[in-house]
Amino acid sequence: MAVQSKTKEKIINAAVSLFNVKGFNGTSVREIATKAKVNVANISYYFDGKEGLLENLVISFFEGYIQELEQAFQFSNHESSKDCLLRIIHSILKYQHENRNVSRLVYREISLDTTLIREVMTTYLTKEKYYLKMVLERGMKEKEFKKLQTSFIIMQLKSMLSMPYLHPQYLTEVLHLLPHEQYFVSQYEKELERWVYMTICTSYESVNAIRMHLS
Amino acid sequence: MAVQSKTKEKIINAAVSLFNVKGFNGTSVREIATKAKVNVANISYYFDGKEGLLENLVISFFEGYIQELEQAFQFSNHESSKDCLLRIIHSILKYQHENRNVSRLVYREISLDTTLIREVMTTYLTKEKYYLKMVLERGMKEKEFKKLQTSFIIMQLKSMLSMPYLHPQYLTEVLHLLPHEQYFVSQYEKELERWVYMTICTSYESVNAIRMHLS
Amino acid sequence: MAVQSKTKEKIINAAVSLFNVKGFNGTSVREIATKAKVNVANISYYFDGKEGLLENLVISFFEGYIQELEQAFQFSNHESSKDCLLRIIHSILKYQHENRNVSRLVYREISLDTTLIREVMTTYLTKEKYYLKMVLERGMKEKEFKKLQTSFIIMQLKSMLSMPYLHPQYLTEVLHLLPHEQYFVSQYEKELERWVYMTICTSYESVNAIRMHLS
Amino acid sequence: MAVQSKTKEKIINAAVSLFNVKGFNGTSVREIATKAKVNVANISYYFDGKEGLLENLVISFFEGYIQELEQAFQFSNHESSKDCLLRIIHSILKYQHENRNVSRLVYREISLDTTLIREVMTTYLTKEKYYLKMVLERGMKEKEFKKLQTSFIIMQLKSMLSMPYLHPQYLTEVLHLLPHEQYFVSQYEKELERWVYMTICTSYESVNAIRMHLS
DNA sequence: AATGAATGAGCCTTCATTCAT
DNA sequence: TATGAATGAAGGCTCATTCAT
Repeated sequence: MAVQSKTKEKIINAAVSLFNVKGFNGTSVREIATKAKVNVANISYYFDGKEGLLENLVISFFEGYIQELEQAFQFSNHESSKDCLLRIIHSILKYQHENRNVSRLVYREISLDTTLIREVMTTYLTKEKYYLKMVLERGMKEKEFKKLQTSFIIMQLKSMLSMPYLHPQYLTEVLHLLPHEQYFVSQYEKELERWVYMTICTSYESVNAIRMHLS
Repeated sequence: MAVQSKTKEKIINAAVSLFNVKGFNGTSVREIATKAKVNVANISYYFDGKEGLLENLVISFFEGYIQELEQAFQFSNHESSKDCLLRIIHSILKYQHENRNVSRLVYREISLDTTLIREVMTTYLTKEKYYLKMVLERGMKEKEFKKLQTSFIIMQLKSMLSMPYLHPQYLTEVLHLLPHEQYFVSQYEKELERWVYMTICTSYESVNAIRMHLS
Repeated sequence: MAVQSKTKEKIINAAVSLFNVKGFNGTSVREIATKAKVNVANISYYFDGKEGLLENLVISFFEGYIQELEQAFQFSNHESSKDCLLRIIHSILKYQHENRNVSRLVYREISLDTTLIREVMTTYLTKEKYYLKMVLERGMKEKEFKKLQTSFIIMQLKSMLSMPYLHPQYLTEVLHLLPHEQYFVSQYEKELERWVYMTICTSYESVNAIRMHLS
Repeated sequence: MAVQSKTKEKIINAAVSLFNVKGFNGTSVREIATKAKVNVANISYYFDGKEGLLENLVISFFEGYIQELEQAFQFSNHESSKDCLLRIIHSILKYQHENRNVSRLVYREISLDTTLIREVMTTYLTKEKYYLKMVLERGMKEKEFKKLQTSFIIMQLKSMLSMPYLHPQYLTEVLHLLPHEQYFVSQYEKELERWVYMTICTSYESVNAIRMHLS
């Protein structure tokens, strides 16, 4: 991320924006080079091929993602699990928003069945699952959270976190929302908070929470 | 769907399964033809090219989808909005499960920025939104549902409905769930019901619902 | 030419018009069939393939051409060679005009190097040359015509006869002539007559001819 | 024409010779590449496709053609129109002979109905017509030439100039002439001169000319 | 006599990559 | 570091033809 050749950076930017619109396989290296105003051969030179370029993007995205997650996860013993979970959600939303273009392409390419993806799964996403599970189980143990199947909770959480990046056009053109605006992100975070209070937190607390939330 | 040439059907099946694994752009017509044990030229002959094949898949998927949705939407005046919403969710989950392979590729390809997709948006998904909004607003008017922004509710609902088809590998390999099993679908439907009770229905009812649900 | 199936005729008409615009190799049998509103397979059925269709056109064109030529060539001993030559020219122009679409494509396809063309050369065009040579040599022998190299005369004559069919667009769009109009044909025939008088007929006669012509 | 990559040149040479024998549409890029001992992709690389290759050939042919024509057209006020016209004819014959292979294919392809051809018409051939008309009209004004319709004169001239390239096989195999030999070109030029004297120049002069010519 | 399905061969173009410079 | 030429492989598509009906 630090100091890297202007060329390398230009390629990355061009690639990300093209992959988002036309997908990885639908984009040619020549298009990328043209958009980046760079010679085609540089893509092979710097990234060892088109595949390598994608790998670079995906890996460095997840590297930062996990780092962010780990930071958010560090909680003191006195902190409630709920607060920790909310902080994690906040961090992820923030990270995704800051890297919104890469987020989008990563979430799509991850739906394919390639070697790269399988590797990502077994490293980064397993790690992510580990942290989420930790928080959830701690919360359950301390009766803060309802006794629920963590898998299903994680599934729902993940689906909501990735939604704005998987279907930005749907949000824009059908629901008339503006997923790229900071305002949207804040709103959406509140929705997720509500979801945490309502569906995860133990019922009594949740009822109170609703009152607080609505007041 | 009715009676169609063996060849046409074979092409569709091969295409769906390949598109799922390698994506539309990552799949060649020759691969499809080989897998379908059919001559390549038939793809152009029957679908007017590879693009047309995708279009055919997407459109016939949504045609059935909307039909299912419309059926589920027909509610008597005495029925509660909640029951209607639950029936809609059930129908969608059922339809998606029955067409799970097409569902998967449709949800992925829909994340690209093509003419086809934009057309689908403005016809099928706008229609879908219309129905969902109707139910939600009726429920709100009759105090059955909380006063919430329909856009955000729809967004969450859609994200959860599409999740199992967008990231099946994640479910399988990270969460160790089996999204293709009927059992999973039933379980997941309960989760969505819970989500309806908890986050949409008015709080009093929801509290009762939880009791019922947990009992 | 007599009674033949409607289908066969429709194919021929469509083919001729398409070959003229896009050339033989630039036209597909499917285009022909579509234009003729006939099933593609009929082309193979009736003409034994696309090649056979061309062959049919070329051969039947030249069959009629030679027949016309032979008729025009029959001259009584008392007739002047000049009159015979002029009648031949008239016949050819008439035949070409009546079959103007086929003429055009035949003259173009004849510029290629195929087996069909080579066969046509050695039969029809050699025959044509024979007749022209006969007339010319008779005329020379009788001092009606100047002593000239028949090859070059034939060459010039042929070039002028075929011109309107080889470059109709040039005539239309650059010279603003109307090669398809009967009026043009008459005018052009007069030009050729003038050419006969001026460049072939013995000089004294030619001078008189000019006077007559101009008066 | 100047310095250009070996590959580019090899492609052009191969293309010209193949187009001549089998026509543009009858020749495949692979054939060209094979004959040129070059990779197929280079055709698209250098000429932007097969169509572009033809365009390149046609345009650079006419570019040189017009240049030659313009040079020949520059006449001093003291020079007779006849001499100017003869010089133009000489230049064209020379240019065509020097580029005999391209000439042939250009004259044939020009008989098709494509966008390229229509463009060529309206630029180069209109220009050519302009120059020819200038000379002819000047000659007529000064009573050097007979009062004739320029269109028809141009038509005859053009037909004779292009003949050897449109039907070389006819000349070779039927008339037993050798259009590619320098000797033929000289002979043919004399024929055209004769044509100029006989059919264009005013009669008195023409009679003298014939005497000179025959002596 | 005429058709629609199906084929195998071939079309032109574009691909990602390499390599000498 | 960066380039333009050149490549072999593969891309999607269209071709003329065949065949059972």
